[in-house]
Amino acid sequence: MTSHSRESVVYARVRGMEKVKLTRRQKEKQRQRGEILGAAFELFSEKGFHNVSMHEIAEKAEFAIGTIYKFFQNKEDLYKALVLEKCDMFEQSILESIAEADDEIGKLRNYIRTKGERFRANVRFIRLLFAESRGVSFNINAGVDEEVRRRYYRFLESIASIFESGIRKKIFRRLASPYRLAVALDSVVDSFLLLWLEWPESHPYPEDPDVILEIFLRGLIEA
Amino acid sequence: MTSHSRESVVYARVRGMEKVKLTRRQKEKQRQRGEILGAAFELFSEKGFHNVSMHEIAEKAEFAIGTIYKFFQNKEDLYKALVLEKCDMFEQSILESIAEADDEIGKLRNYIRTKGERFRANVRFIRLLFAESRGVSFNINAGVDEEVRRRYYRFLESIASIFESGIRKKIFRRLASPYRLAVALDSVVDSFLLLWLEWPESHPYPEDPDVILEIFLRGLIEA
Amino acid sequence: MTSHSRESVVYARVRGMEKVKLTRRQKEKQRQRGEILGAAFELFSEKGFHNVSMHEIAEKAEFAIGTIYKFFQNKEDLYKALVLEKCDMFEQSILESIAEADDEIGKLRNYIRTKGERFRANVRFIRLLFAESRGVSFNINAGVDEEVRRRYYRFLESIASIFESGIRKKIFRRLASPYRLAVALDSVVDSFLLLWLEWPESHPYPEDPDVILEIFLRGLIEA
Amino acid sequence: MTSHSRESVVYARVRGMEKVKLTRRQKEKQRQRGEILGAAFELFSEKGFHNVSMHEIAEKAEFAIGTIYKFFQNKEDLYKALVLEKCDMFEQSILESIAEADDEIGKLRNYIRTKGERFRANVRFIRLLFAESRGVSFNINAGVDEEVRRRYYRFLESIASIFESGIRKKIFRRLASPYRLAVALDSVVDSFLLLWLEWPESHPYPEDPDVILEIFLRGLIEA
DNA sequence: GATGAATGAGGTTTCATTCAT
DNA sequence: AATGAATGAAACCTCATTCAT
Repeated sequence: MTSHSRESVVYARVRGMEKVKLTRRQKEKQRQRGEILGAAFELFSEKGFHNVSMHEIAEKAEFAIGTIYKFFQNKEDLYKALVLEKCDMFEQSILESIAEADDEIGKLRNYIRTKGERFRANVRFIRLLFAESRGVSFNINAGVDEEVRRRYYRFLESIASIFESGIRKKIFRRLASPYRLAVALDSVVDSFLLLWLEWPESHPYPEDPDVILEIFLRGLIEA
Repeated sequence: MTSHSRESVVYARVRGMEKVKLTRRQKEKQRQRGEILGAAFELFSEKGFHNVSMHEIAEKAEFAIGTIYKFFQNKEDLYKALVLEKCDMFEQSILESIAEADDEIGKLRNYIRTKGERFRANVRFIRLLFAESRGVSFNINAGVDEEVRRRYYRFLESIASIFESGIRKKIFRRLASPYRLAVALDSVVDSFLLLWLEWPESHPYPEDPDVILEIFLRGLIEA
Repeated sequence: MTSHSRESVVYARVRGMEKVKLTRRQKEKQRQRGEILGAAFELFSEKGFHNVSMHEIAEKAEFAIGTIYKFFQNKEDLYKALVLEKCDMFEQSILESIAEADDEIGKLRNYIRTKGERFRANVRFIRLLFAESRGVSFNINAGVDEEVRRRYYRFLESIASIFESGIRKKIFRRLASPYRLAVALDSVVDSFLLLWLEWPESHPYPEDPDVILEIFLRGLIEA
Repeated sequence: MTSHSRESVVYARVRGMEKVKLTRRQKEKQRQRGEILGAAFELFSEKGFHNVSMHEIAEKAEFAIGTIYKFFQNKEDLYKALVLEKCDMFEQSILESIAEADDEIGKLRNYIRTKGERFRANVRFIRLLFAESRGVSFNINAGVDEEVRRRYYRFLESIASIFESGIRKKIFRRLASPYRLAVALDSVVDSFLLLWLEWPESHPYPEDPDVILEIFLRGLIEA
């Protein structure tokens, strides 16, 4: 029996999806990291990057300030990790849902439905990402910004490829480049989500994705 | 002779559009205020709210720091005034352009064209407004405070009323509520602007507003 | 009368020795700067660079911490200004005393006497310069170090030139290069000062500079 | 069998020079202590006391931080041990070299030669000792704590006793007390070493110790 | 009215040291 | 005995704001 054998092991998904053994210590570390990120998330999403101090985060996470710095090099690093991790989850679940449908319209429907779900289930994150609550905080770091944007545009390519294949199959008209169509559709989805965010009661996000899709599919013009 | 009597008067447009008499002193004040806002704008739009100090603004505006505080209660107040003023100008020119067309489709065309023009002529302001959300699946109103959002939604009502009248005249199908259509169209316009912002070369904003309108008017579905 | 005319003026020596007008405000500034340097000096010389905090200095100087930073960019800057200013004074008075004598031996006598005087009158500074009192502080900053060393070696050239002229006049034997002789003499002077520093009672610094000079002038060897 | 009985024994010199039995465990401890001191030395001499963290030392020594604290009470303690140990070695080798000569001038020659050798072979240690005072009109003992200074002055007594015996034998004139002569000679040696340290090319330390000794022995005065 | 010197709370981050494992 | 995760005091420095001149 090696000296490692006494440590229980668990499995965790990581990057490439392979399962990886984690010693108990590593598992504990992950748990702590998660707690820090959780506390930071709540604070950042409520008050914005610049209005949260590392001391606040430490206190909320119930760790000493020094411990926070064991896990993250600095405040920006912590913020970045937080945002990118959430982004990954977000993207992942939408991509999975797209993959579940076979035809183009089905994929678009799934995309609209799942994006709506994830969005509404992660309003705090959305706020964190797009609206530092005081309305006066930005330019935190071109680095975070840059990376998030990069990922977003990459994600849009997945949507674009749906339009592309749809156009190839003559299902869709080529009103604009597939990428532009993707950007436009995503914008419209966002517009519905924004309305819901502002007035959830009077402007609910439609249960039926076709309500949104229609705009794209049929056009406004009568007959 | 009172201290007022020596002051010449000028007229200025203010909020409600009525003409208001301004003594020379008041006029001078307005000029100074404008210079402060101008300096603040350049700095904020370049570095972001939190990365600009009041001293920097004072220096750039060539006023003493105390003078800045004579005009604006605090930093946030200055920022807010800046944003709202720019918003007003933005809104004004778009509304005027809409008014110039007679029919609904003409109004939409003008809206799309003018918003594009104003946007591209005020990229710095846009960046200021979009903050880090720029390009990230979001709309122009993200990242700014309550008041800006309020005005934005009020502005959308002007667009909505175009759809409303178009629907009444049976020009448009009622695919969604006029307000939703307005939000959606604005989102699509934004998406084109964002693409232009990110890759001005490969994704120029279309000269012809119909390129954008088509998506709404005709729909994607073939025949 | 200009707007300046109401401010009384004083004169101050600066770098090049010319007299310069100082407005009352500038004079006040100088006084404050001096007080900060004074407080910093007392603390640094007692506890060493690394064992003194800016807050301590601010408190001792009876200024707000921010005010300190108005005068000095950072802690190192303050330290550097302190050391270099003292160095200047030190060097100045020794050079002046050297200039007062006409012949080489007289100059050396004056140097030995004045260096002893200045040293003993500025023990705190000496400690600050050479012995961070806890004995474990150094490498504060290559910058300060470097500059002080540079000045010191430049100063030694003044001593060297005395030896050089003495050798030319055949007053001295050329036992080593004038510069080396200067370094050596200075070292011996330092050695007497160190002894005094350690045991002022039993090893006083000699009133008569010849006690030190003899070692160089006559040599140890009997007849 | 007790846990002690299995341990082989070795002998080690310690302070008082008596041989002492060391169990294997104790020997191992000594080795570890030495490794820590070695790592600490490299770091301290390169970056200075305040710019080296205990973690760095632990890492370089390949021990856990806690282990360092098993050997040394705190950072200062470690630093002190380091310096005193090096001092001991330094002193030892010079004293031995002095003992090898029979007459006073021979002893002084050996002292000058060996000090130069040891100094140049241990520049890092010297820098550690000189701290920022290096090259600045001061002596080897500046900048270190009480204990080092105590030892240094004790060491000088060994040199003083050479002068004393030389004076008794009428080889030397009593230009000053033997102790002062010792301090002065050591200062001059230091001055040559400092010059070498600063400009090794143009100011090499003389191979022939008489170059330095001459200054003391013959004096500067012609004939 | 205008100025800008002065303030000091509060920010991020480091690091010597402890102690449960 | 050895480890190294956790601690948290304390460091340096910034900057929004005030108020005496």
